Amino acid sequence: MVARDLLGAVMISYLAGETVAGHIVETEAYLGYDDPASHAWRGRRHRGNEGIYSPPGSWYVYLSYGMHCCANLVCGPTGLGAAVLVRGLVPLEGVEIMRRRRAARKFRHPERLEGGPGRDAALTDGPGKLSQALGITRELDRQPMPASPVVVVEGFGVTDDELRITPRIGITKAADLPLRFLLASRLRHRVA
DNA sequence: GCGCCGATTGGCT
DNA sequence: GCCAATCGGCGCC
Repeated sequence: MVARDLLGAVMISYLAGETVAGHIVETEAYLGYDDPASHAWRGRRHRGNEGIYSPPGSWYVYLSYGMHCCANLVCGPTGLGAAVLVRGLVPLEGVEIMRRRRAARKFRHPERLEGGPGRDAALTDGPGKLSQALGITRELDRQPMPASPVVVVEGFGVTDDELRITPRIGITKAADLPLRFLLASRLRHRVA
């Protein structure tokens, strides 16, 4: 199960000439063709979702709610449309850079910076937020991960003990399937 | 062509 | 806890 394997891994971005990294602590699996919640449901195709059909190991980055980018790793056989959404990181390196990038796009009160003592996790605790902190845009869509400016490398091991599996959140279709994976040791406010 | 909705986030009641 | 921001896709006329 790839979504589970990504937990504890380190996601590193070299975008815009700056290095930022974080531990992956939350993922969700989208199964592709047979999954009503997947962008690849029943083989749907349009300009925005072509990336989900790229070869396993490619990035699929889509625009959410017209303003946020969300990063997925394609993981199934080519053409199936299976992918794992990275929903949460814990910042590891480049916190100052993440803070600057996040502040840059806060529309009303950009002066309210995230980060600071015990607040760094707020920089990357959602799929849109972590994409912003890492500098991820649709440019990354369809790129093979290992050769791209954003890579995932082995991190710490995850024991069954700290693994939590819950239904996916923020969706309406197939919302009952237990396909959300997270680390109990890094629980944040959203956790059900 | 038109209106509604979403794998989100931030701000304010 | 509710709602606006913002836009591409989709259903329907």
